[in-house]
Amino acid sequence: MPTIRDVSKLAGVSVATVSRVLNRSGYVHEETERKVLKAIKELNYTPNFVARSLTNKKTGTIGLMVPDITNPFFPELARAVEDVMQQYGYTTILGNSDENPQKEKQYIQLLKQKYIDGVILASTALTAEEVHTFKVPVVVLDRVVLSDNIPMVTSKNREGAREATRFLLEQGCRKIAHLRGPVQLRIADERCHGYLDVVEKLEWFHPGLIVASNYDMRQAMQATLELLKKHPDIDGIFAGNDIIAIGAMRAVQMLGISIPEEMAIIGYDGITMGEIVYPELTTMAQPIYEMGALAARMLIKMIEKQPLDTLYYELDVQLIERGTTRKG
Amino acid sequence: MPTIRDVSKLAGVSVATVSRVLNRSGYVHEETERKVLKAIKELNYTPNFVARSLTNKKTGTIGLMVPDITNPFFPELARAVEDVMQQYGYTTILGNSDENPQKEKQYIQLLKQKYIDGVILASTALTAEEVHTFKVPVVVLDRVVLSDNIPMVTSKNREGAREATRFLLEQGCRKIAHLRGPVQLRIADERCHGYLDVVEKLEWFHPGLIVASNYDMRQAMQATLELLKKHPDIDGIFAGNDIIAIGAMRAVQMLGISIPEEMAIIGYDGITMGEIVYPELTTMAQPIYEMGALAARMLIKMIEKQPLDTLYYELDVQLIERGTTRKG
DNA sequence: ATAGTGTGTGTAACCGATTACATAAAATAG
DNA sequence: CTATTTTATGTAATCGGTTACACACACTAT
Repeated sequence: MPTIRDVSKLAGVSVATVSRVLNRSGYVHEETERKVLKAIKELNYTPNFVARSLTNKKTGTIGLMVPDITNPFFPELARAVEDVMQQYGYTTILGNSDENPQKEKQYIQLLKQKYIDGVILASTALTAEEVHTFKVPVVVLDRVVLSDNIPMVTSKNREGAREATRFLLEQGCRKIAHLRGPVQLRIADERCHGYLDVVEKLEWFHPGLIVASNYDMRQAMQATLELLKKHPDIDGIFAGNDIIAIGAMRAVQMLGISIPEEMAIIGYDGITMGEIVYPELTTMAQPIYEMGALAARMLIKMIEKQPLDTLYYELDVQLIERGTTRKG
Repeated sequence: MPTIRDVSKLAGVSVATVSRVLNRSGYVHEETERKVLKAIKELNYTPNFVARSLTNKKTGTIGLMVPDITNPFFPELARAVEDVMQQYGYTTILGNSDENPQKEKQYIQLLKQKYIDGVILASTALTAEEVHTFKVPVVVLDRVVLSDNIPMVTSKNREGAREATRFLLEQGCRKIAHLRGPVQLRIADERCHGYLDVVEKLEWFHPGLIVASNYDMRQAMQATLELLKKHPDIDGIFAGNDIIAIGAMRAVQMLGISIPEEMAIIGYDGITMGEIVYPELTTMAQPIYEMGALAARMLIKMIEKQPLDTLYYELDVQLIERGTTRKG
């Protein structure tokens, strides 16, 4: 691999001049530039990013932390992030945290040693203070961290949850349960609040209609079976996400209850899997790709010290009516 | 961020000694080591990987190239690779190639400039020569490159395809079609060959029973509709992968043909989505996680210049009988 | 004619590590 | 007791870039 010194020798100039040509910085005579470019081409020279990073303190690499890329929500997000990053010449390091704060912190520590330029956290059990100690640009994605100055991209979780619940009511549901996501998760709380906003005051409501589950199909299935044993008169389920919704569908179908005639189900997220099940899953779709792309663009701005016009983005969600709820 | 010089000053030794302590290389007096370790702790020093990489020519970073992380086969593979890499202290850069050789080459060029230690290609339209020009350790995963010395991990595609086809015959299928994967893909060819091995000599066989489709559900659906219009007497479908199989299921169900009574379907890969559809998809499962993990371990060995005991791994596949084929 | 500005280029320090080489003290051998 | 080996440490070059600073020359302004 040729170095900048090889180029400078061949072109008969100093390394500084070559560097100037490379970075279009400072003055370079047109003819000199031609000579340098010729030498570069001749040697098939490409600058060494590592050496560059050492002075720059920039590596053109960012970290993307997800709980588990295997969870169908995250591939699309990752794809969006990677697409944007690639477009801007950045490279994306993927990390699975399993929601383990310890693992997450270690990972970010490692990335910092590698001079990562920034991090997108689509997974966090971390507190705001912990995030601040990273001293690296961070954007939090699809999570909420209790803090006033960590940039964030989410969707209108509470509002979406309200809409979803209201939709079930409009469908004629008389008793709607909520299979919420894990208790430690803020967005699961938000969605739960949205549900409560709508049903709390209704005479049939009862806190026992809210059950927590992990974002895992089998567990959601189990939770649904138990829920329906206790409350057989439930005729609508708002699930905290699509995975849970699919688990619920399974349980409901196992019990011989027909969807959507006897039981309406609505999910949240809008992952592709919802189109694979039968009946197809009605869901409150988040603009997943858009969220990832937006977070990526924000991070790049932060890295390049451009001002952010908005610190928090709450994107709109959209109801997608499919087979697990009745028409109009 | 403190540097090695800060540490050396505080400990009252030279940077060389600190480096020796850090790397456990050369001689260091026990007491000196204690002083150094104390200084390191006191300053909360962590070595700068970029600087290290500049001399080492090792970054502890590898590239993982997939066609599209959004395709449900790849997250599990990526997870396996990342798990192993993390375990060994490596970091994984994710790249989506969209099967575009141009994009792929550019990406790898970029990664080389960043002193990547190795690459796992789970996506390649590249030729062996092109791969060789990378001059970086490469392991090819779930792909076949025409060459004798590029390490590779796949499953027994041809054999698995034979088994899958035979299984449909045993189920009593009288006319089995094959919805194969894209024509430029070697593994799709392999699976097609396996199918042919079994059915070629049978009186009902006809080349028109083989139809190519992309690994895309909608397209597979379309292809299936057309196929069944031409050959309404097909009663078994061997799909080139699970996505295609699911697309086929959709088409078949749309036509009001019952699965598995009137039509048996078997997929290939064993992705989680197969358990989500109804009926659940019978499939020839590849040990996806194991393949990813194995490829990762191979790459690490190559990077660390340990000898590989085997250059090519062809892992066993396993028939998973579920609802899209009849019992026994 | 002199000062001041803009253009063009080179020298060498620097980023933060690793390591070849030199040197010296301590331990062991003969 | 000297010769050799082992242990212990430091100095400075190196990896491959960037960039502050110095210097020289060509213009323009006074």
